[in-house]
Amino acid sequence: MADIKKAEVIEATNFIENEINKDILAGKIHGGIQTRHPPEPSGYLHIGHVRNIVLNYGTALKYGGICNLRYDDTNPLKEKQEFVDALQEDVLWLGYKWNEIKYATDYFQENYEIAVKLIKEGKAYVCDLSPEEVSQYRGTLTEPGKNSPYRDRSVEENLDLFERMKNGEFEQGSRCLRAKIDMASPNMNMRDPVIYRIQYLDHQRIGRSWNVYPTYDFSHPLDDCLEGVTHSICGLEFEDHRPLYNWVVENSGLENHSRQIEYSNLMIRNTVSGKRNIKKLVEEGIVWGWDDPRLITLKALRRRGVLPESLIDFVVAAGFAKTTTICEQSMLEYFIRNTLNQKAKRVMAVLDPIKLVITNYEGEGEEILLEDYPQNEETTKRKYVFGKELLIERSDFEVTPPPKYHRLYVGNTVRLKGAYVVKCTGYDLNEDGSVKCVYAEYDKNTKSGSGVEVKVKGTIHWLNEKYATKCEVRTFGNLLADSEAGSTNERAELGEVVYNTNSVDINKNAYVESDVDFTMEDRYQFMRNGYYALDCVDSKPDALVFNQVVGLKGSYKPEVK
RNA sequence: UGGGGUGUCGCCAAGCGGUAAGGCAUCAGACUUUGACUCUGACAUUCGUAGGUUCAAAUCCUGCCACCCCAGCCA
Repeated sequence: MADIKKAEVIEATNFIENEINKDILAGKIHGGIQTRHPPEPSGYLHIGHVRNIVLNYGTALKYGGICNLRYDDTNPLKEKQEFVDALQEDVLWLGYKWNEIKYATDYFQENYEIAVKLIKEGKAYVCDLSPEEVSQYRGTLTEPGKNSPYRDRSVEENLDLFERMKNGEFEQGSRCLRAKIDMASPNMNMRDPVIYRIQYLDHQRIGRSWNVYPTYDFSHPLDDCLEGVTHSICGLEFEDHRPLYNWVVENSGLENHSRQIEYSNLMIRNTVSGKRNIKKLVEEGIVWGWDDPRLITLKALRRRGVLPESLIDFVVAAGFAKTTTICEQSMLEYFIRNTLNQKAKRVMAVLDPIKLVITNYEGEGEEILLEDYPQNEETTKRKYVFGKELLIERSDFEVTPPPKYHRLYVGNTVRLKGAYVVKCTGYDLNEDGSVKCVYAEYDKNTKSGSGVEVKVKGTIHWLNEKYATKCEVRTFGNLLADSEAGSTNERAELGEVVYNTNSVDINKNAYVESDVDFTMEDRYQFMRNGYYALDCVDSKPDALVFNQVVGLKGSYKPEVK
């Protein structure tokens, strides 16, 4: 790749691009910009990871550079092939494509050779201290550490011992290789960090071929340099590791020196984030799985019906800074709605039906036209059947309407979406006092699209039972949120986080229009009920199950006194 | 307590010595075949705090305060 020209510096839209531009202007970049997406295959991707993905793939894209997907698979204890596969699916779903797939294990031979080089230069030594002793010798935040008694072994002895570690001659934990830096450093990471440990484990990719594994702190900078990475973008929690990262880079003897830049992680208020926490919920059976729609994993969001572009838009809008970013759920929801508003088919559905009788309607039923995509001028239209007896939403009628209520009550006029304007004339009650049936009269001159102008304040959706299909609709509490104090919801306590496990509402008596071609890939807006997606796991042809993606914004709010 | 990082509207977030962008949320109004969408308007005399430098500071200096991260042979 040709050297990036100073003229090719793009206008920076965040501090990371700013730093990259500085490097280009300073002539530090030879070749193009290269980043990497380095997940550890120890769990599923969640929305917090999207920021890192956008930053790594997106930045490379912007500079015409490349980004590799590199699994940080240096700890087989936590890793599984299941996660390796899921990760790739999720990245592709988001719409990003890596240049190459790499593994940290690809570089084990090189890592090993550089470790040997460091030993030869007297910059690393084999330490016989037990893990507990290493910890004790390290000192505390305020007190400096003590040198290991094995710190000054001869190069020959170190070489021999490390070779034997590699050959599997010692017990796990009995010895490790440490970088010789400074036991008195105020930065804990610089107090002779462990760079190689003995592990006799079956690695999901390389089996038992290695008995010694490099630690993240050693392999990551090396792999970056080896691969040609120019900018290694990572989380703020690695800020303290940067001096060590640089130490490894500078002592590696490698030509390419990549630079680590940190950004803050992205969180959403009142959701459970962090692989560890999500994993615990899954393992303890508190949620249905990694794709439980209440979760914020990409799998869950997708199952719920969220479109990937919404996630990208959201992450970009949230920006990339170094402050702790905790966004409100309403912000995420805005971007979900924004995409869906353009892409979701409109379908009429009644979640909690009551009967509406048009008393002066004599026809057998008549066809009306409904727009599938009203946001799009060239929308397709579908036919639906209006009739004398209809189903409407229970909440669209009130016996005693609160102030500013614009829907049905005796004497009021509303438009039935796509059909006629009707005036409510009366209602019947059940013995328990609930509404059984509502009566109305229609005005035959007011058919939608006829051009006759009628001013009504409310439009309600409806269904003709003969042309409707019963279905199941599930709505979810806001993702998986902390319960508010005083809530009666069932709670499950995990560590310090309180989870609301009672946030699923299943409604089996809902109806949707028949004759609509429902597919998994489509999203639907159920008029005033919000956006829904056909559940891609639970649905069967004879039982439509819709998951709520997100509700509509705003709604009627009774006056609070 | 040592080191590192961060503090700008309810929530994100620009700004980098020249007199506070933008988005979400909220409120008011218009429009409407979804109380959606769209549109229009309102919304920080003030940038954690106290001083200092300067004609001029959110931006520079000093001292405080708050929060986050680090003592894995995890990443």
